[in-house]
Amino acid sequence: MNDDSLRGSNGAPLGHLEVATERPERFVHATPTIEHVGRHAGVSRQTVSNVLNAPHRVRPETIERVQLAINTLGYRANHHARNLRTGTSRAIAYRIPPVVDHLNSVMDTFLHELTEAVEAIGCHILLFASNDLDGEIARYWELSAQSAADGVVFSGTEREDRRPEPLLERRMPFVSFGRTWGSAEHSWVDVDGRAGTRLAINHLLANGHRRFAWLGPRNPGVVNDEREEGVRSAIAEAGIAAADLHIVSLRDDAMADRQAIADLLDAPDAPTAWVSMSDLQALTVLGELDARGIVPGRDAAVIGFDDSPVAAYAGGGLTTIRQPITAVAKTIAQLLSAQFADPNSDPQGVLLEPELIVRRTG
Amino acid sequence: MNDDSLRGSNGAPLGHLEVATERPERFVHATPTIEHVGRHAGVSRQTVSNVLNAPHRVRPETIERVQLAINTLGYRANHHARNLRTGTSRAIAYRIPPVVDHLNSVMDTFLHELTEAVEAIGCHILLFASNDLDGEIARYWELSAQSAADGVVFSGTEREDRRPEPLLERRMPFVSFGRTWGSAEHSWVDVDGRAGTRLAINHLLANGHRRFAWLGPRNPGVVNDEREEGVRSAIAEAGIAAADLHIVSLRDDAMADRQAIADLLDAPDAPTAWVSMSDLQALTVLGELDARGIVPGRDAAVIGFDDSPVAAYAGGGLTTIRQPITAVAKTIAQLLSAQFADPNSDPQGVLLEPELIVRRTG
DNA sequence: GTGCACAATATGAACGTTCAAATGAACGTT
DNA sequence: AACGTTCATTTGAACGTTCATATTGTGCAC
Repeated sequence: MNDDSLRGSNGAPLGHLEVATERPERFVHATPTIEHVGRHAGVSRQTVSNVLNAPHRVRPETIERVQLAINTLGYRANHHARNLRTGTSRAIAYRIPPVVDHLNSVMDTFLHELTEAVEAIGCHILLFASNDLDGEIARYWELSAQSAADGVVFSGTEREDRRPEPLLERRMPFVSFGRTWGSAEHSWVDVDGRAGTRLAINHLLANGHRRFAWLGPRNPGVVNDEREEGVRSAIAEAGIAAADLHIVSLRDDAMADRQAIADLLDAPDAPTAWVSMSDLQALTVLGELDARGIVPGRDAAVIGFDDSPVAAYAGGGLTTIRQPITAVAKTIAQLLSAQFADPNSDPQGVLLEPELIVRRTG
Repeated sequence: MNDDSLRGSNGAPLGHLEVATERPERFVHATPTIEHVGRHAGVSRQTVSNVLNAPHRVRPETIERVQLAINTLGYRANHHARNLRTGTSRAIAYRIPPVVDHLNSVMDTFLHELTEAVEAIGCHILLFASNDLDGEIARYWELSAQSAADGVVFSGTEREDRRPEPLLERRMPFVSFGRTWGSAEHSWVDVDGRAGTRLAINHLLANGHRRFAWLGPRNPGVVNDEREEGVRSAIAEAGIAAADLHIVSLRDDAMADRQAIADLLDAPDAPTAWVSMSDLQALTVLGELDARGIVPGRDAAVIGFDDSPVAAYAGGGLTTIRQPITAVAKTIAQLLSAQFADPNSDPQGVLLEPELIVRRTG
């Protein structure tokens, strides 16, 4: 590439595609640099840079001329050059949850919403996979060392989660979707599961139900504990005996779950109101009710969790507790943005309220 | 940062953390550069680079010394500097499908598998969102111009898909998940939907079924056409009249779908064998069968598509057609890798076979 | 011991951008 | 008319890596 050849239209923005025409044929699609744009508009490198990053410093007339050159040449700033110079990456790392977690679609929706939300703050999502927690933590360290990511978002938080500490130590901005009771202080966004199940139970109480079942996971974590506590507290406040609440620990096995539900349904004083940790298992309840001629919404009530796509389909519309995923993602992006702006800003936790979507089954 | 201060242990790899200790406190976590590693190991920049990128050029003894320095200092190559210099980005762009498509979990699984698969070829996934096709195409152009991505993967292909052309013109490597009948020639990986439904129908025929229903989408695309053709051809080959195949066009409305299924079920000569374009709608069929006391797996058969998590749960185990998503993702990564290695390599299409997962319902 | 081939390592330049500082122009003030 | 101020723009340097090339060291043949 002849350096002088680009100097041709200096000061004379005729709008012809000098880069494309004066390069050999096979370089037709070579991307123009900021220098090419400058020459085309008859200004220097830095002025073009200023048009893009600090327009207030540039005369409006010049801006227009540069913009024309940018459009004519189809210029876009090279990400790597910019990031190298500024020491940023405009990327947020996110570990895509293992496939086994796909039982609930919340995480998938979350990833979509997160992608949109970080775009609003000028970033993109960099996905990675990892088999275990140690690998995940090692990856955060690497991404930071490679300056491949400016920030991290993680989900699937646990009690005393081990991820915050190394991230804080590395001074890597991050926000978790979910609280991490017992971990070092950090920014998080979460949905109030307790409030969610309380909404559900109070709704069921208002509809006259007095015997309840809570379908929770086999290995209860903090998330379940909170939701279950919401169930318990709402029931207790209504003056209902704890004996009228049945807790079912679901397994990962569909057959076993179905049997457990069936057994409870066939027991004397079976529950009439069912609240499940996920829509999918609520479906199983609907199936068993159906098998016994019990009509959900009339003789019994079933409430799911997450408002997943199955909820709208199953049993003519499953009542469910919806988490405000869009708001979660947007808030996470904002908290990240705040950390970018001021790395020493105080960590912030935001607890969002879920919503009860009332359909046919409850 | 004093440049000379780093020269201290030149040739004497004592293993002490000079970078960390000789910098002011607030720079403790500053990332070391290749230069620091070189000085620590008593070699030059380039030798360290060679250890990382072309070890065969370096004496084993030197490799060991450099590796020690790398580990001691915790060095990782800066992505942006490397990418700027090499003109690559080691990133694959993928548009995360709109939330509305989450009805089937295949795309979510695919994204996970794709993330793992591209890591195997040393890349990562760069996610972006877009409301429409034009935005998606514009985004590809931008990512290429910014050299933010080396390649593209896209899904949700359509007949005469508009995406291949601009990508080819830009000489951007890409592979589609799905064929694009009528578009310019390019690399793709797809699952043979026709083979999938033929597997299902032949299985049902072997089990004695003679009256069939195919549940397809309201707006049939190529994907449905192929699957439906598989159903038709298998039935025709068995010598069964076309009148014994009922086609149901599903809407996005659960109530309407349920009614359509119910109507067909209550019609004279109702189908006994149901094959659905997705597991979720197969659930609805199960529900309606149950309501009529028809036992799936005995009196009737229901087969879904995709082997989504609901399949294992619903109705005691839904028979379903599983797409080999892991293989799809791996093949896509390989085809991308081939294009990276030789940009002029011929486009390649790979059609993979689905599998029938036989459970209780069929 | 000189020359030569070859392996191992080092040096200068470049990738495309932004930062920091310098230059020049325009303008009102003295 | 000379002088600071401010605004608009330019210039040199730097970010951290790899490429291309130069240099040094080593073993071997003669």
